[in-house]
Amino acid sequence: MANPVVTRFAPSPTGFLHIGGARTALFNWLYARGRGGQFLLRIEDTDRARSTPEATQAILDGMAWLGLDHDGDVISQYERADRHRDVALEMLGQGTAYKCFSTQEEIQAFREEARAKGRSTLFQSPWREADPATHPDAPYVVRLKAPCDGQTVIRDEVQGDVTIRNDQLDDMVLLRSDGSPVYMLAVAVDDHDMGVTHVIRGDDHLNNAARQMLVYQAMGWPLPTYAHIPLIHGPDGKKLSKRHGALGVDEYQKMGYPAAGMRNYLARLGWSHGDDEFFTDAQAQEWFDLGGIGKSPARFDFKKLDNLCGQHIAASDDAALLHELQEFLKSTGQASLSEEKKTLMGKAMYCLKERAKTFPELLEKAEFILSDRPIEPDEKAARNLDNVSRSILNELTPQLQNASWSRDGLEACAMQFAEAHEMKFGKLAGPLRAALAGRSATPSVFDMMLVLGREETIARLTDAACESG
RNA sequence: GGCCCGUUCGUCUAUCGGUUAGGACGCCAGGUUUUCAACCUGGAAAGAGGGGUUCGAUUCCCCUACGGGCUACCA
Repeated sequence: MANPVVTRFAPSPTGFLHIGGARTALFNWLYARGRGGQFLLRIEDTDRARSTPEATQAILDGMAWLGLDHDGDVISQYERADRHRDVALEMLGQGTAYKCFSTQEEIQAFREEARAKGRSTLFQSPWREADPATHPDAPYVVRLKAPCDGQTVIRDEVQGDVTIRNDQLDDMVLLRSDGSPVYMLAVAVDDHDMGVTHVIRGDDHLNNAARQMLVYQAMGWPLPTYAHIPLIHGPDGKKLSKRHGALGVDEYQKMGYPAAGMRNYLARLGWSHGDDEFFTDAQAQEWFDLGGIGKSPARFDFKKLDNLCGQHIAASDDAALLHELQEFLKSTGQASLSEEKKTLMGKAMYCLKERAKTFPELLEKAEFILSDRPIEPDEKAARNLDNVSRSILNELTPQLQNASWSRDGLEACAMQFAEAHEMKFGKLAGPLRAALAGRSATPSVFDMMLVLGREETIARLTDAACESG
């Protein structure tokens, strides 16, 4: 029996959860969930100056919206500083790390000289092999004693074997002069302590993996499997940044995209399972694997997101959709639905969801439910309520009133009327739509009548017919 | 500068030496239609460039170009 899979998402709380981070979280979640493994969440808050509780909350909220549930408690990297320090001290004791007393100025000078002479700018500390007896009583950092020759091979599940010559790796700082551990140390220690078996993260960490592996090696820990995924780029192909549309996931929620569609789109962005485009969470979990991840960065495309979301809304269970719609209303600060409207929405969902890509679109189609009498037609609808139309409604309404209140009954009634007056049904639909919804983009007039019920329908039609221009 | 990674239709991608290079989104044309949407039919659309290896390269290797990343007492 293979070891159980443990993945993690480890964002730093320095801003909102952006779309790239969300996808990284999704990949980790899919991988773990598809294998009965664990998906852990660790907040990398060791940079005290840039980390904020608000950002942490934004990350938690974003993941909650996307439905990416994690196992166990949220781990704060900062709170584990003592453990990180202990590891650094242990490395110091075993000689795989050393105290470096070089000052920032000395390091700066070293780099400038190296650059001027065209040498490697990687700092080489004079304290690396110094006798502890000669150590001054001065502030120091603890550096990892990196190998000078040979090479480190990162066996990456996405990128393949990536070989880095060890002379490209400097003696990275493990502990700052104030004794605080540095990220590179903390990641390695935390991943090991948390039992992480698969490190799936952005490929901006690919080179760093070699450094982190050095910590594993020094401590004699087994290496996790690495999978460095390409970053998402903006529509212009440049790296995603705020001005290139790197919105927080909360923005997508506010735009009204359903979470399921978001998951599907994000999963499909940079990962594929043959020609499958539309899939459920269960399928994604079953199919997701590291080998299906592409090597090149993908661009974010709203058009495809729209399409997929439309499909997901159409495929959603009515009750679940209604619930998510209410969450959407809440997220955008809009008034919640009354019980009465909620009931009607539930009744109408079958015809609303077939034609909406986002919740705002769904709401637009539902305007006939959300509006109360008297229905105020908008400009386009008003054009369908001229005198001729009104006289048509005037004559049609009584007939509808007596019609059997079913789709077939209503349709038969309308068709007969149209036939009797030698007009196309389209001629009737416009005025009916205007009277019922006050809008030009609505569900089928018969669906609206069915949802509204006989009494309300007749009332609205009568309102429109009687209104004198 | 040094090191590392990447490059198939506009976009997301399939292909794992031999295909008319497939699918999806979008786009265009036509059809259907009760508005919007949906739907149906058809269409345009791709292997960055140059060298190799091979009977044969999108696929393997090298170079170039372009894009990205790392190179901190940031994460």
